[in-house]
Amino acid sequence: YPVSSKLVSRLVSLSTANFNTHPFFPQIDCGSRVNGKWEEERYTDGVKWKFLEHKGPVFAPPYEPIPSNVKFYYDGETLHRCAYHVRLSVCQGLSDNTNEMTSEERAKITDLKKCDFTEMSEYFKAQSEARKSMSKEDKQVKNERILQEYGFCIMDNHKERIANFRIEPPGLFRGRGDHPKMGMLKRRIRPEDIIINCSKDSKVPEPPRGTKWKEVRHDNKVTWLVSWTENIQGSIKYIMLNPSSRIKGEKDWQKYETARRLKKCVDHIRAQYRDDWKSKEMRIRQRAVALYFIDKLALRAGNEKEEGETADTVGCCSLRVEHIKLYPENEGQEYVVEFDFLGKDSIRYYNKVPVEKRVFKNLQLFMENKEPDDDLFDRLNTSILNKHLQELMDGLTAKVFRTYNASITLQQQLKELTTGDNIPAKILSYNRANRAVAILCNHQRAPPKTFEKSMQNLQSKIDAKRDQLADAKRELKSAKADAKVRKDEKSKKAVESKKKAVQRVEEQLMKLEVQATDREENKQIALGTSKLNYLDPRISVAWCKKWGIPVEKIYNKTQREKFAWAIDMADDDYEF
DNA sequence: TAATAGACTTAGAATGATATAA
DNA sequence: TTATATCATTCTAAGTCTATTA
Repeated sequence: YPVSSKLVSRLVSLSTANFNTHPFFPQIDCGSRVNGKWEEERYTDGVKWKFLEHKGPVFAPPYEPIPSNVKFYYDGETLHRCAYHVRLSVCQGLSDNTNEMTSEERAKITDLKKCDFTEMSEYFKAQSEARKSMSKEDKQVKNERILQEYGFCIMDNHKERIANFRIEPPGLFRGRGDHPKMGMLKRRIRPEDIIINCSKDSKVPEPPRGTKWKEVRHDNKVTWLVSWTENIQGSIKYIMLNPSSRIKGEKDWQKYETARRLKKCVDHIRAQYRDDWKSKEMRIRQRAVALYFIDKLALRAGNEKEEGETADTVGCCSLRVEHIKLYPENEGQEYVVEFDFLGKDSIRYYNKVPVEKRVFKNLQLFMENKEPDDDLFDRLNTSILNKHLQELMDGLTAKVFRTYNASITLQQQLKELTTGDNIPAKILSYNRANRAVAILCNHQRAPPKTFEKSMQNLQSKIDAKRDQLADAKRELKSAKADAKVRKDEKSKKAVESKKKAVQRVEEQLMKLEVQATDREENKQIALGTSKLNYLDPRISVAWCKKWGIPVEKIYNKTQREKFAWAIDMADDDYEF
């Protein structure tokens, strides 16, 4: 499908290339041309498609009853009624009464510590092992069949891959960080919960035998195919298309074009907010300082959140007094602000940054007479900030700064860092540039469980290679000595081949050392998120072309599919 | 104006597949 | 051939931002 979609796209010739059009994303004439104005219609009235057909979702497999010989003990006593949902309920039952235990069980089971899940845990482990050892073909064939049947849809003449066509199975809710709803039972989704979205003239997907959809609608102002309401937060979940699809790719492209427009006016915006630090109005000063943080530190906007519903995390506008500390002087630097707070996914943001004196004074002012849990920016929220940004540039919102700063940083770092005469060295340079962005955006990961061990393994490989190099050098030396004495062709040739051997081993050693450096520097940093969501892929494609690096070295298959538009568009001289 | 609903992007961890070492 | 390491894919939570409603 990606190939055919691309080919079709290329076959459509487009005469009026303007800001919103590119041969890769041609306007599709879907039949409702009015006075030859279908292009405008498509982009101004929010229509996302004219035709949409799909097979609906794949439901979670039914519960498999646990065999009765697998027992669950409470306080040493065997409880016989121990179906899957009871096990789940036990975990949440201690904090939540709306569970599925009988009142008898609820009265009895009060202490998680007295629960003995050993046998059940072992049973599940065995099950998982059994699944693993299931013959490869069986698994693949089965998956492939489901994928072929449910994994694609037709949207406006293109067969597109669906991202998440399987409904989330029931289970324990696993929130991130200190989540108040951790462990609650996420209930099973049935056909009666499902809203189907498709076009009127398409074949409506059949619900499973004996069931009905909650609703079938035909809303072409949205991109989702299926939705349902989840019971933990009461929010809506969607089935949507894969990143390789036209509808996602075009949006992605637009995102980077918006960021590039910001590049053109960012100097003006910076001058403006610096000026606003002096404003008579508190709300304007707060807005200006917050925007400075968003720009300089790539902080997220920071919407308000309902207390008690989610983990306590913040972004820029929702920072509280307790999240920053001010140091008039710190380690030889003036006006240092220390940030320490939990951001998205409860990932800690810790940073000490020197700021302009005016910012520092403003922060002192904002913090005056406040408690630690008061809002730092009490006259500001994301809606106020974004309204202001919208006035500065069409389509500008807080998150555009993250995209802009990430991409411009990659471009500038690539310029600065690209060194080395071989491909591995250049790729290390690329990874370092990528890493600079990941650090800016605070993309962290837990160090892999096997990190220490794999580092040790690599180190012993390096040691072995060093020994090998020493041997090779020794052999070269003796070959040279030999050649000096003998002075014949054969010994000269031997010297040459030993020289080559040394060179080869040196190269191998260097490669390993580069690998070790790269891995060590990457221990707690996640590169994937910025690569996938923040870095204009055309920068990377251009870099590959410029330095003769195969794009496969930077983007794997999935990523190349997602960024097909960029691979198609960018030449070696592309400038973000 | 503020709260809420809705739609869509961004996020790290878990899981699965594949490559590599033993 | 098997065990382990690495890489890719899947999963779904958690954000942002806009539209709608009160």
